[in-house]
Amino acid sequence: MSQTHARTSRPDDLASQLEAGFRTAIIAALAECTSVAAAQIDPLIKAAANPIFGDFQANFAMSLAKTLGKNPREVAQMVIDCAPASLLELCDPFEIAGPGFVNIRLRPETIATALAQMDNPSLGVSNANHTHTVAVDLCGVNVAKQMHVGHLRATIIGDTIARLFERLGWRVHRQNHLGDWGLPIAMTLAALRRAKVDIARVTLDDLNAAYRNAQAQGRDDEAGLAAAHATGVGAHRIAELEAQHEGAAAAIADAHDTLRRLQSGERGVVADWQKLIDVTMHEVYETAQVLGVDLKPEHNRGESFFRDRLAPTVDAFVKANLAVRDAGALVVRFDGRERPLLIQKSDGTSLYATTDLAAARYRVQDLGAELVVYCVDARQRDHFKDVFDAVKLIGWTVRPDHSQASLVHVPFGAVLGADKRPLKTRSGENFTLKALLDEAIARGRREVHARAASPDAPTASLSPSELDAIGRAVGIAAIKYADLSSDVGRDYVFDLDRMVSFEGDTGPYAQYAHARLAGILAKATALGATSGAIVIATPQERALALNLLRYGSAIEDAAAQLAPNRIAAFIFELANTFNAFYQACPVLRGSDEATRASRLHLCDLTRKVLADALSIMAIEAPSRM
RNA sequence: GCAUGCGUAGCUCAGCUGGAUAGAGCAUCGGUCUUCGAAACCGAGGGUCGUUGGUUCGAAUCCAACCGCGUGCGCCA
Repeated sequence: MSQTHARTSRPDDLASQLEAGFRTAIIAALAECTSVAAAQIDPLIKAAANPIFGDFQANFAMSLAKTLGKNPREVAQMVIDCAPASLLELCDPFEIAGPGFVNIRLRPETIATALAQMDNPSLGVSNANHTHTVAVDLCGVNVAKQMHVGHLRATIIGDTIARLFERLGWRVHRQNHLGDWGLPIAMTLAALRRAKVDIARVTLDDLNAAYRNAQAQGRDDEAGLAAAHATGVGAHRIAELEAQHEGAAAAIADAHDTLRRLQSGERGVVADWQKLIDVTMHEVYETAQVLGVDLKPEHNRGESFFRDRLAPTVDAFVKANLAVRDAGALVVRFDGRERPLLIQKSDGTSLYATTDLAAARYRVQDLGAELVVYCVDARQRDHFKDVFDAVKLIGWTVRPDHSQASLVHVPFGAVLGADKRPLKTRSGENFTLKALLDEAIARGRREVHARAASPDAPTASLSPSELDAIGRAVGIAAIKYADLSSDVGRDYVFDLDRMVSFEGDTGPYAQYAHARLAGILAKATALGATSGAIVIATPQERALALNLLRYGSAIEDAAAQLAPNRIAAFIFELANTFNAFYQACPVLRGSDEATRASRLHLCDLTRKVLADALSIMAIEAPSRM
């Protein structure tokens, strides 16, 4: 993922101030040189590679020296000599190091001032983006199918990206692209009706079984039949395959009939179909709630929602001469690519690509999204590449205000078992999401109860039900953090033992730091201690402060790159620097009044930022655990 | 076969879009609890960044080729 999808700027940000200052200095230093392009004046301000080099570094000198034909260290000195007062007053004297790096160390007062500025509800994250609109395709469950681990990813990655943009003030449309229409549903429905199942009291497990049976019945083993004839196997086997063949044909015919009746709006069939959706979604909403994911009926924009837009979609491509007949089907072809996009089958019905085209148009032209994010399995890379290209060809990326929208697939990898194969149960079935979450919650609870059993534990006084609630939060945090903390595009090995060890770079580690902070703040309130002006005195305070100041840009980067792991990385760094601070800097004890007030203020701000960052991933931040 | 993604420490992964001595977590080893929560902190060992070329003042990062693994490839979604 290397593209930038959304960019916001914050002129009040410290790094931006440094950048502006150096930009001015570079322009002044180059006043007599006319041969330098405007692009060359980017000061290239970065966080310092190592704290021993300071807080920030400017890397402009090396490349600039190249075009000027001068020594990089000389160029750096020239620029420093032209630094405006507004820049100089922020920093200690600059150092030129190595080949020409400019090391920047902020004055403690600069840090304190910047912290005071971010200590408001925004916490340094710009949220003035109300004119921007994004649509996020997430979850994407199939009706009559149990949710499995793949849906975990589509759901929580999508929710996190949605929350990220909400945090930045964007208008966000969550789009749950349900598989709730078409032949697969009709097959399940037909199978249930054939079996005379009472659809009024059916459970999701029943539906799941019916779905799988229907799929199995419909599987036409023509190839196997041909092979049996060719290789001369026993008549019994051939008869078996022929029966299967006929059974499949009958089941498919029944499904087609059911689909036709559903499409024509036959009352009983539609009611049964609606019931299947209700049963499925009931559990989806329940799971979403367990995960803290904001997913409700109003977010449903499934295949059935687009059913009346399919024919117009196909027509539009035909009229635009973008779709051609090929072996009876309609396909869209692309330059420089062999693979076409199929938008209509030879029997005249449409398929999933058709729905995706209609949905893309809806999101851009009806919802007005300038960015449409698809949180879908990486195996659908080619599919979305084709769909997006088709949408561009026909011009449906043009928004109501005539600007161009961009469509982006955020492909996520598979969840693997210890054997590096897609995660399965011992009996070889897909892990249901529910089973996974139940296990994580059980482990979280066990751990929280075990620690509360110690009489001097801060949680010792809590009731079993309170501990249960915390244990649940811890277990869910472990799963979500593990999923969201590495590059979502990669496969990862699901190892509950590792995630729920609660040590190191985990969700519970962040929660623990938060609980420690909450503990200090509660104790301070009880003691009547108040927070006051921040004074940066120790290396640990400086490190913590600098991390807090990076919050805004961390969140904006995460959004620009559509990379939830950037949020997790920020959270881990913050928790980490806080724990080091906690170890080295007594807050309530052994410090004078002013130091205590300053450190309390630092703790308060850290707790707020940590809780805010966790809330973007919808991970709970308990005050005790 | 074509396309596409990925190869970084024993294991699991970062690496902020080309910058200084490649960083974490787990595991291993050694230190920290009569003082704010030890789910923590401090320290040590551990790497030809798949291989070979190329571009560049400078490459894990960009380009090419090769090796290995994964995934996808017209009437399923």
